[in-house]
Amino acid sequence: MDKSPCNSQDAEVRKGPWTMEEDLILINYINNHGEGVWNSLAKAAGLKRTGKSCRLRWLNYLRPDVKRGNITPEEQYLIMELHAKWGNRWSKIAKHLPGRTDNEIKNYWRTRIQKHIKQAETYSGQSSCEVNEQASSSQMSAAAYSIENYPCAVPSYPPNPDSCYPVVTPFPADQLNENYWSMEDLWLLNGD
DNA sequence: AACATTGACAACCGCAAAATG
DNA sequence: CCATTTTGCGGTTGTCAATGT
Repeated sequence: MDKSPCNSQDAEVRKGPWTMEEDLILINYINNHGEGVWNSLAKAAGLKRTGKSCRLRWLNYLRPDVKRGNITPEEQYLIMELHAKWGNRWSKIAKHLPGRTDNEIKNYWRTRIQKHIKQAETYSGQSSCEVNEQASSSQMSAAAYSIENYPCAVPSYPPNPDSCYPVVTPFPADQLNENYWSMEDLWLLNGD
């Protein structure tokens, strides 16, 4: 990530990681005016970002109700269950996990669950689990894609530490490593 | 200690649906 | 209706940090 995000001659539209200033501007603006048409919001707020970018930033990161880190075993189970039902309907799944965003769930699924399912598949002789990768492309029937097809992947619930399912180690609570600042910081700076 | 690989996540892109004029 | 704009979604990429060799 280029730390000097695209200063290509004030190229109207900025890309890349958001700066703290931009975050503050966005938060402030939305606090004062509420969400609106994102394109005009971006302009009105004086951000050199596309409306799309602002929307994404707000929804996935800045909203006060966004929960971060620590997907709980309950949430994990829910994700798997809903994914088994609906496939890659991330936004739909996200609606059932308050505070979680579709992006977060999608990332979580891809980087953790899917990987572990693959591994489990490999070890277990790849018979019934084969389904997943392609299945996730959403056209798969819910039945064929039901949770039973994750025999080795689905934790008994409540999740059992001994289960073969790789209970995903929650990242450390302080993992706001992100070259980012904590939301608390932002909201504090923002006044209210 | 240096380099390579992997994991995790934020952000971008393209497309389609919905809304608006 | 039709054209244009906006929104929302899912897939993918780029980057940094952590871990392994």
